[in-house]
Amino acid sequence: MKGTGVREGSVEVASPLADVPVGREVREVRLLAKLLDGFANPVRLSVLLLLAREGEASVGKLVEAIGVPQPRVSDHLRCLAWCGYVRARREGPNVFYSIADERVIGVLRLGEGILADNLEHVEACDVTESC
Amino acid sequence: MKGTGVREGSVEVASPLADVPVGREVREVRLLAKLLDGFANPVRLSVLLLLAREGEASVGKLVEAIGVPQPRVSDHLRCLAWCGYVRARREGPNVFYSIADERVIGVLRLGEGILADNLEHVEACDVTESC
DNA sequence: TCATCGTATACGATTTATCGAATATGTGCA
DNA sequence: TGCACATATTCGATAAATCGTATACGATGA
Repeated sequence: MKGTGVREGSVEVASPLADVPVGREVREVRLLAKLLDGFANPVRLSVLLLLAREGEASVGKLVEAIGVPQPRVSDHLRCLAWCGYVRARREGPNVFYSIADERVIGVLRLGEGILADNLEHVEACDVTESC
Repeated sequence: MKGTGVREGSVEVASPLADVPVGREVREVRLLAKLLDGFANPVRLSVLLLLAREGEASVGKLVEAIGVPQPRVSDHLRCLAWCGYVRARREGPNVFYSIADERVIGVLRLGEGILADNLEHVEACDVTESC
């Protein structure tokens, strides 16, 4: 049972030190959610899928392939690098990115598998915007 | 794969990624991003982690364990069920949820591994809110 | 039927992510 | 040094997810 003082709502956000019993776990869950949020955006996901396929690509190449403004790709790349998903390698004026963690590819594969088996549901969910 | 024909007049909303070179794949990327968004929220993630650990739990049990209002848990459960992550089983007045796809557990494991190896970065990212 | 418990849905309000556009940094070369 | 190219950063506006509160639904038993 969790009869401790941590109740819903107000505490969670403004918690400087997470030394409360459940606190540490809550903190880790929040971090894990934030980490996995890296997969939850079309641009970031496109980058990851492309890098998983091509092995390595410059920012310009990614911009060309995905078709969104360069600053946006660059911004999302910063997140992905920050969380350890991708690594950057400078070569002259270009910066080449590649998958830094094989487990990222594992997540992509699992996700694709789940999607394939639930395509109708997810599509419906997307259309009705109920999620 | 689904059928080759992308129907004209289907629900292709105005999206930056909508009419991009990669074209047909874009839709699937958007769906995959939406699917993986299931992992990108603390409440949903808590539910998944609890179910992965306990095997099965009623809504009330989840509410008690997570410590957020019941309607919120229920709402997130709907999303998770909709995407095929969890399954519901009614037993009298209670509804018991459980993981419906083993691959969900795979994603959780991979995510935990990545987080463990990048904890400092992700924490810093979280603090500065730069992501 | 009514009351009760467990669960689900609706909806306005708030927070958060994402975006576009302008601009800064950084590298290589004339 | 100055210019051209590739990439990164900033910031206000917009769109979206999340939340809290109220309420509706469904099953059980008196």
